This record gives sequence, structure tokens and C-alpha cells, in this order.
Amino acid sequence: MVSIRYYPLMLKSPVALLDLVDRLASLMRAEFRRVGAEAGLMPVHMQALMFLDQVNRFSNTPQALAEYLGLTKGTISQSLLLLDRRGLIERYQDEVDKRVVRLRLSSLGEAFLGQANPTELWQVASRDVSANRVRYSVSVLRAILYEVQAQREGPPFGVCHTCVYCQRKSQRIYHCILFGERLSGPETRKICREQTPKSGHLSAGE
Amino acid sequence: MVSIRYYPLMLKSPVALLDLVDRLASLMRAEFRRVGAEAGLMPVHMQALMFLDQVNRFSNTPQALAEYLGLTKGTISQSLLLLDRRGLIERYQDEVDKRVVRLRLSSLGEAFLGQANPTELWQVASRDVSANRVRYSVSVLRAILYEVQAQREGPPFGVCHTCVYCQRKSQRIYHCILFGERLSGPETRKICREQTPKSGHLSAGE
DNA sequence: ATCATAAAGTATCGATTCAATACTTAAAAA
DNA sequence: TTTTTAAGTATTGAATCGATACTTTATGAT
Repeated sequence: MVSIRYYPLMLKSPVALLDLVDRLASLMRAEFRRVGAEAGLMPVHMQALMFLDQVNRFSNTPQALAEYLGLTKGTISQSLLLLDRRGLIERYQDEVDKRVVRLRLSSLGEAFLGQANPTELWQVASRDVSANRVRYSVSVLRAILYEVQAQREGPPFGVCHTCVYCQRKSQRIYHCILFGERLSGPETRKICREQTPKSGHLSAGE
Repeated sequence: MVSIRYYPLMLKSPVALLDLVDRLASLMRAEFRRVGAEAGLMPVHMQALMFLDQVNRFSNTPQALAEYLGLTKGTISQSLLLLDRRGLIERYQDEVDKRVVRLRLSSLGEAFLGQANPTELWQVASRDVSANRVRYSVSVLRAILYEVQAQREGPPFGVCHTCVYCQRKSQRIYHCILFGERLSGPETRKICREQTPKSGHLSAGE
């Protein structure tokens, strides 16, 4: 009996999209390898540095990085050890929960990232794609990402200001009902692990 | 204690798109690892099997696979050896150029792919995304992929029937000018290493 | 309060990928 | 023919990565 395994490579097929995502990631991984090779760093190290460069002070933990990359905390711990030995990151204990280790780029790490510029190839390659098309694709991929994480019972990681718990108090002040914390405007545009989307903010589109 | 983890969000930026591509690929890689683990296969083995399932008869070589995944031929050779030992693929010499090894899935390999179904998670996750939105995103990512390949001077690896060398002779007969061979309809829906996109299939949009 | 359980992180070990290098064979070019 | 290039394999060594066990701290139950 012949089973249907894959849809043929038709442009409408989600599998075609998966192929592209996979292939682009493979090539960028090779690029990260190339860029990091001079400094003796592996692709996963470059990804960790880029993660720490972009994440805010509430998400800079080994566990969050492990979830982000789909690796185990033990594996990540090793990569972070190497980055620490090279002086590219700094680790410090969380004040409230003393089990938690917080991470940040060192000045050396920031300098290295700025000089190595691992996303340059991607930025050059997407130079001629309009902001609209980028935004549209981002919304599609994020919808899929949301579902992938839901399937695997991972944290939802949705946008804060589309969450039912996010309430606007005044012009510049937001408040999260769930955690009872005040949020700045920029913070509400980041992704929250506990996000619960309002209706009309998923999959249907922009 | 409940913790909040924020992740950055830059809707219009190409780097945001790269983040999503990278992250989705990381999670799918973890999924491939999970699916292949029962059979003792690594993510790269799953990717190789999926590649062989989708590639046309001009591109089913170790070299093509290496370029597709951004790895060296020596690395790929090892992965293929394992798949051969497991009886999941078959290797045979090319008739014309005897240096070339051709690859195909064995019936066991096909059965395994059908049963393991590594893309199931992705298909479920993208179930509610419309065909139009998928197609739009595919066109955006393909444009970026084409530029990445151009920058790195690698072959583009596109779908046959969007290629300038693919010409329709009659209702069911196609012809590849580059290879000078006749193509069946299904064949034109596979991935080809030498694909050169027609104008209107890149960057400008659909 | 006390004990049990869970969570964050680290250490260690083994398996496997992956790059680098050298080598073989065959094709192409001189 | 001779030389050079290309496809593929074998070997070796480094380093990722998962699994497991362990430490420390936080949380929950009795």
C-alpha cells in the first residue's frame, strides 16, 4: 500500500515552506560556522551570543536559551561555559531566586558580535524584499511557531500587547494582570512566555 | 515562582524573519531528533531521507545533498554510509559519469519515512494557515534563498517547473533544455540542483 | 515546621556529528 | 599523453549533544 507521505512540492504546500525554512537555516548555520571559525566558536555559540544580544533582562537565563534553541539545559550549560571562559559573556546570580543564573554579553562579547556581524549575509540577501512582505511572512511564521509550541506543550511565547492580561493604564503605562507588574511601552512589544492571545490575533492574519 | 520571559520583536526587520526561520528550524530539528531516535537516526539522517524523497533524478548525488545542507561531502559521505548500512537507501553508479554515485530511497526507506512522518508536526501546526498565505511566504523565502545562494555561489535548488530551462511541449510532456531530456509532469514538481528561476518567480512578488 | 517534591543549573560520560586531510578513481583539458 | 579538476571515500581528531546523576534552592503538603 502506498501511503501519502509528503505533498508534492507545490507552492501552496506547507511542506514547501518547511523545506525553505530548513534549508535557509542550514545555510545560515554554515554561515555562522564560517563567521565564528576565526574565533574558534561553533554555530551554537554564535546563536547564543545573538540571543543574549537581543533578549531583555527577564529572559537571559540558560533555561530560556535552551527552550529557544530546542536543546537541553545540560547541553546549553557546556556552550555557556566556553563562552564564559573566553570572556564573551558574564554570569551572575538572580537576586530573588538564587537557583537562577542570569547572563549578559560582556563588552568583549558585544565588540565581537559587532565585528563578526553574523547576520550580514541575511541582511544583504533580503535587501530587496519590501518591509511589507517581510512583515507578512513574519506573521505567517509566527502563527506556525505558536502552533508548533502548543503541540509540544512548550511555552506559547506570544506578543505581550496582544494578550488578554495586558491592560493599558495610561498613555505610557501598561499593566499585566497575571503577574501584577508594571510594563513599559517597549516591553509590551516583546514576546512573553505566558501570553494568552486575545481573539483575532492568531492565524487569521494581520 | 512564576517567571516571565520576554523575547524581542521587530515586525518589519529582516532579522526578525531570520529569528523565526532559525527558531522554527531549531524546533523542527529537535522534532527530527525525536522522530528518528526510535530508529537510531540523527536529525541529519532524517533530512537526507527527506531530501532523497523530494529530489529529481539530476540531483540525487552526495554532492548535491552536501550543498543542499551546507555540509562538506566528507561529512555527508558518513551519514550516507550509515543509511546504506541500515538499508534505508540504495547507491548505484551513474552510467555516463562513473565517478558519480546516485542515491535513492529503498522500499524500506520509503516505508520508514511514511511511518515516521517527520513533517507531521509542521503540517498540523500550519493547518489553519491559508494556501495563499503559505504561497506568499514561500515566494518571500525563496527570493531570500536565491540571494543567499548567489552570495555564496552555490546552486539555487528550486522547483523544476519554475525554471527557465523547463519547457512545456504538450499537455503532458515537458522538456529540459539544459539537460536535453524529456520530463514527466510529476518530475517537474521536484527539486533540481540547476534550477534557474524565470522572472516573475522571484523577489518582485506574485 | 518538617518533609517531600520540583526546578535551575552543573558535572561527567559516551555516542555521534562534522571538518580537515589525504587518497582513489574518473573525466576533462592541455 | 600529461595535467588538472571533480566526485567520492577513508581516517582522524575535536567538539556538540543527550542522558544521567548530583547540588542547591524554592515550593507544597502534611
